[in-house]
Amino acid sequence: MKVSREQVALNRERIVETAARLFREKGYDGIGVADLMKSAGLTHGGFYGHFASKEDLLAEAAAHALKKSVQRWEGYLAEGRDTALEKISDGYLTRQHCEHPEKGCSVTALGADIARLGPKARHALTEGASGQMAVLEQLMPGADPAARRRQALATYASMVGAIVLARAVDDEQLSAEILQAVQQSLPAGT
Amino acid sequence: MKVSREQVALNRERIVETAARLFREKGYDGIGVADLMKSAGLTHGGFYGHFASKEDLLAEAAAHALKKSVQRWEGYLAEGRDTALEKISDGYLTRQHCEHPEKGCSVTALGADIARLGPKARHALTEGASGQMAVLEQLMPGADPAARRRQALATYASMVGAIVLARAVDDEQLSAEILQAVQQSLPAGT
DNA sequence: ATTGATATATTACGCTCGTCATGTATGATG
DNA sequence: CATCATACATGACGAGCGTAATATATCAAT
Repeated sequence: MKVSREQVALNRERIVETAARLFREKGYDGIGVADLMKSAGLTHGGFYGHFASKEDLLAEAAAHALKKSVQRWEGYLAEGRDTALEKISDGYLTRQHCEHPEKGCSVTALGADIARLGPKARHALTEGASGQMAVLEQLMPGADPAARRRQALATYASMVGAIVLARAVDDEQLSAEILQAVQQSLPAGT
Repeated sequence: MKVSREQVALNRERIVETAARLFREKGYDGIGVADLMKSAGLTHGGFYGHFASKEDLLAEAAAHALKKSVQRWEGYLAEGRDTALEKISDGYLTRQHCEHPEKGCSVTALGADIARLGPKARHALTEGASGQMAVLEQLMPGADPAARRRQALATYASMVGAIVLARAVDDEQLSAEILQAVQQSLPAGT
């Protein structure tokens, strides 16, 4: 059967959103094309009408998820430079974020997978991470732009590492300790 | 055919070491039991004589790799408290480490995979990461033990995140910039 | 030397994977 | 209303997966 033009666009969007959720939850190899399409309410046959490969879909899904995340951070920035970093880290360095990778940062959930994949997926991640780091850069204290950039990159790395660690670790107390330690290590406001 | 007792132990060890290398290089789902055994010079049939499951092997392989890493760090510590952190970060925050995950830190290569796996694998990672953090704790400046521990956890998180990011990112210049920024953010000696 | 134990090789199982060829029903177009 | 284009459903493909049963060959113990 065929569907209307707007239905096609809607379906495509739903596939991307479903993929963004399931890839982050189960990993790139943890979910197959067929299950993915079923979760989006379709059968697996139509997949290759929308995407050239599973890897292409991952690239698009990661780009989609990261763009939304960057937009949220930019929203915090617009609401006030002095409270933005706190809002960002309060959302990021959280048990909630650890326990729900499917709604969380794609870098922490898919970074290692994407590092092994092709240029498309890696480029999508790079764009997203750069966007997040650009926001952080504007929130770092100090006057020297180079120092602020360095501090933004280091801050971002510590946040990413904190989630990777806090998720993998067996001991919930240690997990919480890591989140808290990184939270406290963040640079104070301008 | 059967092999001698010591040959059995040797074979088992070689399987673990091969697994530690290949899992880090290709990810948990990126390498199969059959290929893994072939790389160790055996056929896949004998696998379940040594290990109860693929996941069990991952736990053992991660434990093995992390133990070696902790021992190296402890060696640096024994060589002198004032130079140890520099040696650790010089080994960790490096292009070499980024480009050779198969010889690198298991947390960065397998953290996200292990977070989705069972208790055995997660416990192995926890033990290893705790060992590394314990070494760092002794290298942090300041007198307050709680503050030093917090700083050690934050430092470790930033190192882990730096490698995950630097590996995934598309742009080699950005990758180097991340490594350098985290390097410079590390606490100075006692 | 004979026996028993067992680590590995061989083989096969049921399943899932990514991908693709084909059929078909329906929207878009005139 | 008739025609065409096409998005999706169906089904199949070869390959690889983790796991397990069986066979065999050799070490270890007697």
